[in-house]
Amino acid sequence: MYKAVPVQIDLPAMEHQILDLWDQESVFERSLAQAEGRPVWTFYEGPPTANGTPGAHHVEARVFKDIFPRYRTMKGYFVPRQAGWDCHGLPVELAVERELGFSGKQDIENYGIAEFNERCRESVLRHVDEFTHMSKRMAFWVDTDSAYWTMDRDYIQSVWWSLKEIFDAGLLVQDHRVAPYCPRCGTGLSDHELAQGYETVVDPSVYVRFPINDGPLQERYPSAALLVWTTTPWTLVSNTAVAVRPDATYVVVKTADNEHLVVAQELVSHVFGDSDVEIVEEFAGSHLEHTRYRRPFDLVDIPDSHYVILADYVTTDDGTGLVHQAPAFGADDLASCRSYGLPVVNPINPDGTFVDETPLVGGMFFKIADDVLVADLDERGLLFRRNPYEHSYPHCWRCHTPLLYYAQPSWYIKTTAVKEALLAQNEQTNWYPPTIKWGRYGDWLTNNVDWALSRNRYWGTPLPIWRCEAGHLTAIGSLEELSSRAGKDVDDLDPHRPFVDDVAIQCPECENTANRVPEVIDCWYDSGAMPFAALGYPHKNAEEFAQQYPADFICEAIDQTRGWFYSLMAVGTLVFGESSYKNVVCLGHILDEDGRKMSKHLGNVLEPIPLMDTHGADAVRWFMLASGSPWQARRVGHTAIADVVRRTLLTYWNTVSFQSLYARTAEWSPSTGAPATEERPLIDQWVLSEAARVARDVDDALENFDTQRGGRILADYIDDLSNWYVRRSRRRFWDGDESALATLHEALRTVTLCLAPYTPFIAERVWQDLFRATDDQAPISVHLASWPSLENATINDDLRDNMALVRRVVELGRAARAASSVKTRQPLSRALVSAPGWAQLPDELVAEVADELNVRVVEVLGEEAGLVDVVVKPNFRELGKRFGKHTPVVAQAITDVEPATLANSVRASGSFSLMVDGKSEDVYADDIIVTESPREGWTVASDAEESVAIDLHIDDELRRAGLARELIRGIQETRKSLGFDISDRISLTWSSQDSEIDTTFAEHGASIASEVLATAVERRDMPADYATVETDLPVSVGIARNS
RNA sequence: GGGCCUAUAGCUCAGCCUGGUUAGAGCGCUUCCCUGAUAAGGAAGAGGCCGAUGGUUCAAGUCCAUCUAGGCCCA
Repeated sequence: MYKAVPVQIDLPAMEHQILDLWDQESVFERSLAQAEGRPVWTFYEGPPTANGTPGAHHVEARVFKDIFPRYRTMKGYFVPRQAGWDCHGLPVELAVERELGFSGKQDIENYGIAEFNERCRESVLRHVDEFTHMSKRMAFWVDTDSAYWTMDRDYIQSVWWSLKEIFDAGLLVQDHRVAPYCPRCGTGLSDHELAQGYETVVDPSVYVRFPINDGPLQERYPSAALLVWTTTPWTLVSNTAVAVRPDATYVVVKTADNEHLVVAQELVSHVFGDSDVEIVEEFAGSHLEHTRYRRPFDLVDIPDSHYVILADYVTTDDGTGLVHQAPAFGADDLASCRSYGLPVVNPINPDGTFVDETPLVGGMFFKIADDVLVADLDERGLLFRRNPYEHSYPHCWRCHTPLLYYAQPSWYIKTTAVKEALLAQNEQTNWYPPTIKWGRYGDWLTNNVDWALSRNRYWGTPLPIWRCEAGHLTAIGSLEELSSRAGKDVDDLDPHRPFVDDVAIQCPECENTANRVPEVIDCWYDSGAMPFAALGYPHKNAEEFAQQYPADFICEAIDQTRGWFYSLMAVGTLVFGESSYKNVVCLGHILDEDGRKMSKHLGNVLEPIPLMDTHGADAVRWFMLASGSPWQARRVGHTAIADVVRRTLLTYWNTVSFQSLYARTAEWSPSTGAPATEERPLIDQWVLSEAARVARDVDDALENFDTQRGGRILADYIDDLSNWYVRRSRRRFWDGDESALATLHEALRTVTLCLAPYTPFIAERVWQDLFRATDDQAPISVHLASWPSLENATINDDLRDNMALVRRVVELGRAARAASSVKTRQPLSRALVSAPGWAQLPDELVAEVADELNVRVVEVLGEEAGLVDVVVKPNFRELGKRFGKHTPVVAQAITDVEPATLANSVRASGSFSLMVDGKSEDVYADDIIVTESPREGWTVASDAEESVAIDLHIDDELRRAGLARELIRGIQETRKSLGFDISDRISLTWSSQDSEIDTTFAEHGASIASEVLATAVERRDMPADYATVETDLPVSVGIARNS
């Protein structure tokens, strides 16, 4: 027997019970153990940075990371699911700095690196618990016991090994370059970090006069100046040169004030607008080369410079076409100034302030200096114009300090050397959605630049390179190797700073002492190394690694295109020559109800745990998986999630509760037995055929990572099941019909299995109450069961089409009834139907229509009835194919013909001849849409091709049948409000002066009694202990529960 | 400055690939119906210049171009 399933359910409370059940029975562990030895389907968990509390976006990614492993497990794969934690990096350091109230690197050095790193380690451990708790609550099944930690000794050794491989291949090099640099954090940023931190800011944009010092231009126009545009006035202090485009045309402009200024010709109107200017001379940019000018500031010493140079990268799209050059602060500037042998002078300290000796701005933070410098230019008459300029400028992705581009020594991985390989790997990767592959991600790869790997920081994987006094470099791939080179056992060393810094080795080339370089590495490299480092490969687990590389599936949100998606593919390609994943699901972001980003700042963050404890984790999961497109940015809010619960989860639950109620009442269980499927009513065959279709189609959808399509299929079927199958079959359930009970049992089994990966809690509850309770052989959890088999199922398309027709006709019939003033409860004699295919419909299905519409018979609406109006419409789709531009004329001709004549002729002979513009044209059945509808005395509803008419004439016999229905309904209502059990028997009394009521009881008394489970029906005054049944009829009815 | 995405009912979104004359659903609102599982269900109503302009076509929400607005990504 089933367990009793309550009608109402508290979803969050139920979920907590299920969590306990999974714990007690170790269901997750069993699901892994049971699958061992099966084909492996690999999933990599992208490690969350454990430096803060998890948010709704973490739930989103984790729902998708959970459903596919569950689904694949049901399909017979072994899916190892190792959790992981991203431990290193600036985010963690910054959090600790905040806790300690630090304001920069000097504070850390004073505090002590060992102590500081210890605090970082503690911080990571603290936050991991919150993630574990959330994962558990949402049923994200991942193995946290064997989790990898990027700060573990074994993990770091694997990373070292891979860096050594890259070093040995000559792809890990040190170089001096201009790179984005955060002055607060004191470190350079990689390009993918840079990508995360653009913010829109308003900077001063200034047009500055650089007076010309010598040359022919100065001779012709003594006051002439170059007009230079920049949005970074602070770099003007370091001005070294001015670059022009050699092949662009430049002009000397004479202004209304008699001033002579040099700008690019294309930008004259941009710069001077409508003001009255005169072009007095024009020439190619190359003519300006070596023109000397007076620099805007004389604050730092920059020898042998300050003249015009040529550079192809200069554009005439914006500004003045003359670009100020400060080689320490721009990659392009550095390259072009180097080619002229110009010096690189940098008056900015690593903390972002001007060096103290600088007049005017010494000690000032570079951004703050803008205002002072611009004011000074203005005072000295060099400022031509100043505009606020809104643009996006890179900021540190964590501390929001504006970055500066800064020349500094840095370690790089030459990813540009493997660019072709990366593109080839991307070619073989399946992206969901596919647009990312050649769009966002493909573009990124195509514009690949070398990976700036080193960080001048503390809490990270130390770069495993040792350098001797002679400059020889040695890469170390493990602590064991370090021990042998150091000549002492350091196997148990904490490989972090500062301990590893203290280990010196003997240079293998010159036998001098070599010390480790000071840098740590980008933590994105840590995460990109996880496919092998998580297993400690190659120092151990070689077999597991071979089995689990590359991954079949990874999933993160779209912001990871330049983050983990890239670091994984890049590290895999560099180290193994092969990307580490085959399929990647790339999710859109989660927004709040008003479409804004969620941020603490706006106070619109949805906390995952309270969200799940309000609506249930299943509801949140279903929303993420099936509501809206996962690829698109989506709005999440309480109303949207509550809607999901009501529409889908509760409908499913109610159907389950219904099945349990009547099966228990009938003492039915699956072993009771039932007729073979093909001997059951057609509606049973239909619902089982559709269940098989659902299992097949959801399988296909999930195979293709399309949770939305699968979800829609399941939601539609749950609606069909509840609002058509159960609705139509209720009476059979009351009677304990074995076919009906067995059919719904089987249909629910399929739905429950298909729902299991989506909504693991409610599916488990149902599995326990219905399926486990009635089958000793059933797996102890739905998550140990297999995907529904289609082996013995038939998918019947004709039956589907027929049922669809039945439901469309019922819909029209309901509309027709509603349009009349006759209540649905009143039986009517007949309905007439005109619909293509209706005549071939099995009687059994016609009977469904009759019953649903409460009419005695349903017949074909034929012409012989003599009541038919015919409307004929042209079918443009068909006509258009044949008549092209003549379509409207033919269509008009069709409309002009008397409709009945046309329809009859086409029905009888298959065609009709039409005169169009004096030409005869044949019209066939496909060319027209015929709608038939009856005339007076009927209530009618029609759509394009189908119509239903209902005879409104009510005779005495029908009226009394209606009265009986009215009585039954009233009595049932009373039973319900008195709280009787559905199987309670009652006694009934009635009394009336009305002769029609007499006749009604005479004719229908027995059926009334059986409908309401009355064992006695007596005509007498109502006893005092009976309850009154409220009706609008001239009768007094009382009922009482039998004792 | 470049690339991508989005624009359809008060709100959230289908439909567009593959053009066809009554543009759908859910939520919300009004009226009615049904109820022996339902916190449900059904019918009707109000509510749409399908972002704008131009083009292709017999025919455009759908195809093409341009523009506008919003979002994301990059420089």
